[in-house]
Amino acid sequence: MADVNVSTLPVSPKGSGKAEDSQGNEGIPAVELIELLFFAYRDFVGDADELLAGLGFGRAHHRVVHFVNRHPGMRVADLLAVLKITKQSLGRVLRELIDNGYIVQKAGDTDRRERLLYVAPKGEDLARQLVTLQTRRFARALNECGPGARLEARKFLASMIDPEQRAEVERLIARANAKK
Amino acid sequence: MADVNVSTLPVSPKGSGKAEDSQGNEGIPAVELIELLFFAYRDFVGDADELLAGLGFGRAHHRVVHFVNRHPGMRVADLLAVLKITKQSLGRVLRELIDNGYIVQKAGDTDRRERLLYVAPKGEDLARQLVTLQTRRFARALNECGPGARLEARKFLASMIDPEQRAEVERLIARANAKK
DNA sequence: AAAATAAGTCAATATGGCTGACGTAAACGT
DNA sequence: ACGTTTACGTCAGCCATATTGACTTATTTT
Repeated sequence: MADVNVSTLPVSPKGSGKAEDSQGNEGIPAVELIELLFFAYRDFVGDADELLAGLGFGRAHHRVVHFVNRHPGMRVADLLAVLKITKQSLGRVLRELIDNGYIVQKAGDTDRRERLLYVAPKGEDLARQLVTLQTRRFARALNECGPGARLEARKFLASMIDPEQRAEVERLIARANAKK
Repeated sequence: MADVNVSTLPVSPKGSGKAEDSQGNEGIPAVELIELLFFAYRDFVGDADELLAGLGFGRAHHRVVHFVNRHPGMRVADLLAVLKITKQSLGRVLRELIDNGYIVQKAGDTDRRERLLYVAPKGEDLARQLVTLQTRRFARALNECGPGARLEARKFLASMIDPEQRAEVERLIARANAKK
């Protein structure tokens, strides 16, 4: 059942990676981290992909449902800024979610041009299922890593974000977490 | 210049996330980690995307060049297994890389049906540039996290991989690291 | 000689991005 | 009050990357 028959793969050549290996690396070359992040992320999104495929949805739908659930009443423009995609790309996905009863829109109170986005019960349920799946993976992984790993992981992940955008992301998260 | 005007986003509703918050979480709800991983990965691949776009390549080309560079002489079937895409999907990307002189093929010694894959100098150079970019991001992030973070990050990332596939990935990495 | 394997290819399809151009409604500014 | 800007939506077309299924060629295995 092995996906990769490692035994048939050749080993690396000549002196690649030498210069880096004996520095303040704790013996872990960056290329390992790069590859682990690649595989980790693939499995991470894979959890959700299966569930979504059963509904005829893709990752784009996932992201929309997730962020609308986290920020009920957000404007379309905010969603575009968070996802960093174009209005046209969002359009199709959003319409599918609305047509199928996962997301609802409501005109803004003070500015009636705005279409504020909310999850319908169906959408809230989907968002919850998706978060549960991915929470499970984090829980298992962090449990394996021992105490303190959660805080370490949080710091690490935040540090991987572009410095110029990190504050923005932190504010986004803080705002979503703020219970009324 | 802000991408997201956070000040306009509404806060979260009612009692979401309550149950989880006061457990062995170190005060960090999983949904934060989920979002941070999303943003971190986006920036992580974004580094490479820019460089690749200038060459008319995409992420698919990146993955091929990376793994062929790490495992010179690997077979097409091995590459398919690592990337978990179909032969047809790989086909176009591989042909473009070969046509443009980034990858070369050589018939296998013992089995001449096999087309062993190698990076040409151009491909090795590209792979090196890409690894350098992403290494820089890891170095910056881990430096911010303090001593020991590299080892912690390695453990964490490996733990995020599906348990059934982790050994396989570790073997893949070990084999690539093995200097001849 | 027949079957299995490694690789490549053709055709059709889906998803999820993109740009450019427009349209409509509502708010804002002078 | 009029003109401009903003928020959103949509049409049309394009591109990159993935999919499935069917088939060919060369080579190895049985």
